[in-house]
Amino acid sequence: MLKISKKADYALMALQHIASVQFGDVTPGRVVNTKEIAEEYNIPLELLAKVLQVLSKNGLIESHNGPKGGYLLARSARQITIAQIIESIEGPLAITDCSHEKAGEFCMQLEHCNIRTPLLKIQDSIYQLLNNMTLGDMMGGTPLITIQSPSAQGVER
Amino acid sequence: MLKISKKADYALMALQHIASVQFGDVTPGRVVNTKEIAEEYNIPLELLAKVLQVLSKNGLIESHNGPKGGYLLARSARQITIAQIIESIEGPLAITDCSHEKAGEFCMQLEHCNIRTPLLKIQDSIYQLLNNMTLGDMMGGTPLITIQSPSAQGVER
DNA sequence: CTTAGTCCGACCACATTGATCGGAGATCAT
DNA sequence: ATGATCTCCGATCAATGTGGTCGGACTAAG
Repeated sequence: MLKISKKADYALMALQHIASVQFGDVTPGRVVNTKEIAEEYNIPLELLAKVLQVLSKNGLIESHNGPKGGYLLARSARQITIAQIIESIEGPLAITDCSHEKAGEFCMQLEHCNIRTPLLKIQDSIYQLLNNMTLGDMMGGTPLITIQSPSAQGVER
Repeated sequence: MLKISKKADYALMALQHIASVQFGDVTPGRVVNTKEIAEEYNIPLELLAKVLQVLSKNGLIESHNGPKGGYLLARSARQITIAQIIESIEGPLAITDCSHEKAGEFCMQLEHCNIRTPLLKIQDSIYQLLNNMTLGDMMGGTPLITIQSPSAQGVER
């Protein structure tokens, strides 16, 4: 199914929200705390907190402690790619077990077969795909319009 | 991590093996049984048997029962795509939970957020990637396809 | 008819993920 | 300075899904 985890989902939602607040027209530069995001999107508070922890530890967002504290994007929304977000939560992208290890040590089945090379090629293509789309692209370029109009985006098929 | 399951891995290995036997120079047209594949690649026999069951039920391979029986590709190696193989084992490609369901029914968090549309776009791109590569390509005959990136980018990495 | 082989269902154990709880440290308001 | 929030971070628990196994029924060759 090639599913991405719910934590990564939450991370994407949270970052998108922070970005739209920070660069929006209403209250630009405002910090956003965990509770606000959790209530807005019906995400379990503690789980979201942990996700945001990881994101800040990996340098995607900055945390400000104490009352009136919260989170801020560490850099521009166009400098944060989807790949960075997902890998920050789920670890390095690995489509198959023997992606990063030396095959032959851990993977007895792959020593005789040649599906490894094409799989790595596919993995690399997926990585490029995720690394070429940024948070800024996800927001549609313009400040938070949250409509889903199928005509707005030309989905190539 | 976006990992594909081991079953799907086994399916790819098995199909690649069957294809190389069937269209190879040594014994073209020979049927291949489960045991042969399992021993060749160190795959648990029973598990591989179940994988091949599913593949045959989904019309990717033909099963011949009884002694001297085994499996045969149902069509040419160039007519079988990686996407078909993986989806045959793991079900339809769904990068996120609300890919095929109607959002708002199952997914309370996504009703307010706009990460759904870009995620579906990414999913579609991945599907194209997997559907443009065939078993024949995996056997090293032809160079691999070139990936096409989604519309918006321009990020240095 | 016997036998070797495949087909097919149900079944179990482990790992990962999703989710929760409790406490410590830091900062702002009073 | 003190208290009250709020973030930070560790450990912990439950559930879903995956990897792997077992036993029986059916089929075709000898």
